[in-house]
Amino acid sequence: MPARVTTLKELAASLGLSITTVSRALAGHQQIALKTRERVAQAARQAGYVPNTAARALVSGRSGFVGLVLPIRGPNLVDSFLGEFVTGLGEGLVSHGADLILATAAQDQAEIAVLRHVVESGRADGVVVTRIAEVDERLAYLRRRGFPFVAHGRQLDSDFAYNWLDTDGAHAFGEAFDMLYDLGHRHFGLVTISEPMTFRHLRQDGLAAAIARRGDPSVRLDVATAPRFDRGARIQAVNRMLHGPERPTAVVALFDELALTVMEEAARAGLTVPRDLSVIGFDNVLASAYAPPGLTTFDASIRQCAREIADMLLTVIADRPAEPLTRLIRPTLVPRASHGPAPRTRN
Amino acid sequence: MPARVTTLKELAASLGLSITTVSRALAGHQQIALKTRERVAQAARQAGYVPNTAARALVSGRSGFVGLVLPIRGPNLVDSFLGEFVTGLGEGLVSHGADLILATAAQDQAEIAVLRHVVESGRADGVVVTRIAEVDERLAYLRRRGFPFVAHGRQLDSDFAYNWLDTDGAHAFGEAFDMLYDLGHRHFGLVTISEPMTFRHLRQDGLAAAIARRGDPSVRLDVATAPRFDRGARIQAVNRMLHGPERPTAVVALFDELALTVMEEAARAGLTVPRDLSVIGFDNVLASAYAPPGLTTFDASIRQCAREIADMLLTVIADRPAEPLTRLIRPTLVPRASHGPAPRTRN
DNA sequence: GCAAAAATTTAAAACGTTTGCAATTCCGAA
DNA sequence: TTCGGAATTGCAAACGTTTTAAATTTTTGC
Repeated sequence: MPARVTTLKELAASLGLSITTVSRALAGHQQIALKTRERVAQAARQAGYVPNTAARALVSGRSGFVGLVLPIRGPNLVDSFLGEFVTGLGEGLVSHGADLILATAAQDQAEIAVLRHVVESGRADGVVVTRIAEVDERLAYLRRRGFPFVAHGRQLDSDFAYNWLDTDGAHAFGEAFDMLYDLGHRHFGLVTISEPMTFRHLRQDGLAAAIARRGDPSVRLDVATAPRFDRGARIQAVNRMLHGPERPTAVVALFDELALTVMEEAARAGLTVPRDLSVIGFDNVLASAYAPPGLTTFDASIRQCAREIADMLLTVIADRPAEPLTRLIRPTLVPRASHGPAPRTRN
Repeated sequence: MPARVTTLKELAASLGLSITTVSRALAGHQQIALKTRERVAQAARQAGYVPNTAARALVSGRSGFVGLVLPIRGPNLVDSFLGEFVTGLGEGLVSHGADLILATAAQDQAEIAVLRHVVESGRADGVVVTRIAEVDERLAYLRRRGFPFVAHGRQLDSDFAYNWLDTDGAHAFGEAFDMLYDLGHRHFGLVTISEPMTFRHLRQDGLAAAIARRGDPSVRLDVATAPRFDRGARIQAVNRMLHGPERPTAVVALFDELALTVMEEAARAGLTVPRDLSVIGFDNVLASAYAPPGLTTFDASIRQCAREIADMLLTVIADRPAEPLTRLIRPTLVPRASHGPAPRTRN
């Protein structure tokens, strides 16, 4: 391996040129003679020259990084999409030569403090924020700072515009209802969470809208609510729904983990899915394919979304478009075996 | 919100001090009067001053980042532990004020090229490398460069020492064998992959060693091998094993995805797990809890391992210890319902 | 063959921080 | 007061790059 040249100064010296010329040649400036540019490029390649990131960032004011504050959910709980999400981001960034910074909040530290630090230390040229709450202080902060960002998800009734990409949960839940209605179901259950997340709101609205659209007064909807991360409470809520005086014939869950709980509790109660009960989830987590009889759900193609988010963010960083960029992605139905015709007789 | 001060110069000016003094005061140097230090700290906090990362990195030669080259497996395949792994790394790094850089290899780009770039551009002070092959050029490169790194996994018969943390797969597979043997099993199956990964080697060795240790000549072991990512070939290999003249009563799979395939194919063949066939996996992926009847497997607590890897790496970066750091982590058995006593009669 | 224009190259400043060394201030002792 | 030394503060260089403005070389037109 040839001796590595670490700085522009060394490279320039070895070529008998000035630092300026070498810098410009590597950047491909037209004003440098083509012959020189080629000579420099060749020498740089051969010497294994790689420009120093810090120096470049210092003078240009751009770090070439995009930031993501790691969403940590709990000591034993990791965001199930994190892997797909960062992979998608990485894929989207790499074609533009950008890299991803993952900043983590310490235990006692608020996520927004980490975000602040990332933004204000110049570590990143832009950030992506995930898991948007109905009213999210992070978005307000970023907007105030005028810092480039793209949100994965939306605020509710935002009083300002911003760049976002979201999954069309409302449409999916409407689609789920329509499918189940056409299979004869009239008594529905909805398993949801108590936290104020926008996606909860939108999905529920989508379901309600579909019901209203149908205009059938015989349609009935029961709702079971539990805190997002409280497994015990969730099981209780599901069981209240399954063992009420009249049981829904079809249950729609806000996301797969809730749907899997429904299937487990249904099995425990001696119910057969989908003969006695149809269940539909949302997210298409790995387990939904393996949990018997196979959960019908929606796939939001997180990786692809993340790739688009990366593209959007790089556009925002480079062009600062006047109009905010927004994308609504329609999730695809993954039909498996947990849904079917409504049972003939109520028990 | 008060006007934000972005540079040391501004902060110094507002205090009527020199840049030097302010810099030293913030760094907590004793030579600066205590009163001054407090005054500066107070002003910095109030003004929301955050030092510029690039400038600091340039002068100190340290970026404060740790690098990870994103392991991308394929267009639709994401390393299932990636989320846990980066979360653990983040947790380990945050207490030392370090952040994580995720660099991604473009489609046609070798992972080592990305690694090179990360190392040589000064983006990171150290890197962690995962999925170590039996002979891994990345380790050789990093060693040649004298660049701080910690490997998650080991080379086979390495001719140099380095820092690593690995899961004790050999021990786990021995434990699995002993447990199954004590349940009466004598005819074993091993489902494995054809790729030269160290973990394959070690786990197989652990199994073989346990068999030898037992010294029972009636023990028999069938091996089914398929390429790691070829689902079709995997299913074929499993079926050959299940439909051979004599079928094993217990199957140990190199990792959960293989074990789940075994369970699926066993169900398809009308076999009941664990009555007719015991199955044990490795990894404890989410689906292993949901796949009926629940897969007995081993948990390597990836997140905790990643946290330790972060600690190790930070130690290596700071202290450059003469002796390499190594940690062997024993995975814990997660007993579920896919293993049981050997069937009385062979069919 | 010469001046002007075009093409190419370079010197020097700047980015925001840390740090070796020098300068200043402060204090008590003479 | 004045001096010495300790305590405190500040100047200026350095890190490796990009960029403005200027200098140099080459080419062109007559």
